[in-house]
Amino acid sequence: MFFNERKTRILEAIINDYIATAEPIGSRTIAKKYDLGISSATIRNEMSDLEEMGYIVQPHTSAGRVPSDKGYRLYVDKLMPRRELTPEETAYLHSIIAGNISHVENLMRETAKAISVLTNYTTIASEPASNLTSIKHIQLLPMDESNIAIIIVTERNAIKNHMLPLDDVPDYETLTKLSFVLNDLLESNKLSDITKIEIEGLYKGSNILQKILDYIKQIMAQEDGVRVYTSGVKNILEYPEFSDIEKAKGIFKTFEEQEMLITLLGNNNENVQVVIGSENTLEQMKGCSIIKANYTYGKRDLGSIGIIGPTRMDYSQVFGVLNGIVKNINAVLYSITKET
Amino acid sequence: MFFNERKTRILEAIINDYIATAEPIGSRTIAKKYDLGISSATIRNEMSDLEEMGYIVQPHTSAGRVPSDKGYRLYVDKLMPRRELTPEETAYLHSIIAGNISHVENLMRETAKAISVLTNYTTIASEPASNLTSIKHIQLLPMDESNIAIIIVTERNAIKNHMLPLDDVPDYETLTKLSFVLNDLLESNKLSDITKIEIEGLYKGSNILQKILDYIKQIMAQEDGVRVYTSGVKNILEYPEFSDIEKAKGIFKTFEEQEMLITLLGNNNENVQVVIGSENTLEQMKGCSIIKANYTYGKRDLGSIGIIGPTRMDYSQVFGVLNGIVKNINAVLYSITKET
DNA sequence: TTTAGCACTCATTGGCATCGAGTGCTAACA
DNA sequence: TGTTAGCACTCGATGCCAATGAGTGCTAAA
Repeated sequence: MFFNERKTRILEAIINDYIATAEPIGSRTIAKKYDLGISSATIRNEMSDLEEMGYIVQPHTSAGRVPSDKGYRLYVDKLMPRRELTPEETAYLHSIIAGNISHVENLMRETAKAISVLTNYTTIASEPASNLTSIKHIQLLPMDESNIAIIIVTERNAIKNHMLPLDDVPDYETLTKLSFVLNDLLESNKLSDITKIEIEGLYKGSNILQKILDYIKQIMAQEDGVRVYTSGVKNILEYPEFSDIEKAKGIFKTFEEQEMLITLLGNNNENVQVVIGSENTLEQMKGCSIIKANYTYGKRDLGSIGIIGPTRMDYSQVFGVLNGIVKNINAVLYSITKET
Repeated sequence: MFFNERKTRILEAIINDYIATAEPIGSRTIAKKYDLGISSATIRNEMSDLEEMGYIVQPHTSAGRVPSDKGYRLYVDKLMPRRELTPEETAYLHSIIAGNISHVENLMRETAKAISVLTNYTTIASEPASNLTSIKHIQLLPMDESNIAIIIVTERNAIKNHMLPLDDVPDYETLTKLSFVLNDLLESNKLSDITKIEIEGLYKGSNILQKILDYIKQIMAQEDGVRVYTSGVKNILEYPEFSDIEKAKGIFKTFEEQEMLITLLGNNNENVQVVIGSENTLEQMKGCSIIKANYTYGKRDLGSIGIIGPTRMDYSQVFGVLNGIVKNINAVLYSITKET
């Protein structure tokens, strides 16, 4: 039993049909709908082989066949047409990116939203791991009579802001001077190495700097959390595989837990990556597939984006969209930067 | 036909039972479960009256009764027990607030999450309308070789950050000087009044300031959008009233649209406010109730919080939780500020 | 090797009887 | 005059059964 051209055609037919209809597909249907020049009986024999080889399965004796995860894997790796973005899709994404270039958070959020609209699946997007040990810049600002703001720019150009309550808030000029001191410290040392003694020497008599440094260290310790956004969560309910409320609940629960999403998005390499059904490590996601990629602008890490749907998802379309974005974003951002 | 004590008791029994079970409740059940000292036949008569008065309805002839929106309204306004927070709840909320005091966005997000956990309903929370026309402070920071960051602090102490691509990025010291100029302008004028001529005079030879001002104006024009967070969306699926996928879809769709959520949260006054079922203006929300309130810290507007559930929600509990938060947050925040 | 034919499987559908929770009404009772 | 027991009636829910039909595997002929 070997994998001939005819088997490939039949497997393709089954997968395409199943992606479109979510119904098990039988030999007669294939014979009628796809002009393969063979009878349903022959197709039956081939399907029997395909099942034995593990590419398709039968939900029950008297039903048609459904692709297995192994079948999808073959499809994704070998059979699936590699789509390019249509001009409309490109234009749409371009406009989204252009409208949000000034704000990375919005850019990620809106891109995710756009992908959900284009694909009708759920999109999750993460900020880059902020890793606050690599602080590039600190700025202090007065807020009100009892609070200052601490703005932190990381090496990866993420901007974080925090509030620190102080009994006695210095004015803007003083805070600016303090910011200079902090930034000087940053350039000469890793912030985590700075000892209390050094600070006393630098700015003696004041314990404000000390307080601020303690606070920043505290923030650094706490926050290596990455924020994850979801978009198009409602689309899940469009697919019959989740019409069972219990299954839907499992998915929704996962979508509300940051750590889960980070796990889902994790471990990306350069290219677009496809995780199919049972290949997922998370138990409740074994009925889903994820297509994900890192998202960069030049050397700058913008985060990761993943598109989640039922295993029966339109891999070709989604792969095309995500691949298009990853490949084109640099060009798009570059051209916009030059226009202005 | 008048509204006697007995009718009140029966209505209470129906509402309590229905909140707990989501099943229509009949006269015999009331007679058995609640010791009102009257027979089911008498209860039947009273129920017939209550129905005529519009406080309860009958889904179909041979079913028990279910509270109407009017019934819930009476319950919320007059009958419902006013719960205080339990010590455990207070402690839990206290810990959430304490852990996120430095960052308003996180504070709102985590408080919303905590409420969802406590109540098992969905919580939505909005930032205060930022209204960028009231800028209190502007700070420019260098980011990389082709971008600067513009940090804006509004009168209400919200912090916004945006990126501006520039061909030629000034260094930190120059940007600090520019920030001083901008803040001087802010103090003397409304930013929107500043004309090009004035700027030329202030900082002649450079068009960077011009670019920045244009950009800020552009941001001001765009962004009066308020961000809204949702939490506990999955809880919706716990309630049988949304086991119909189509209904659930409608709700989920609403939760993904910022404008809808803003509408839902809008028009709050000082106190905790309850909107019941058909009182909602949004068509798809007429099967839900919302309990909402503004959320302030001293004079500072932190945003709004709303809790959404089926009309058959536990008003007493939710009202208690939200009321507790609104009343206590100042005390909690104050005590924490003093501790540090 | 392919295909026509046939017996067999089994989820789905619709019809039907049954069940039971609940009602409204009436008549008797306190 | 208000309360209650009793009874006929309604109607959604449940369970059962037969019919349906899409699909299969196997066999034998082309």
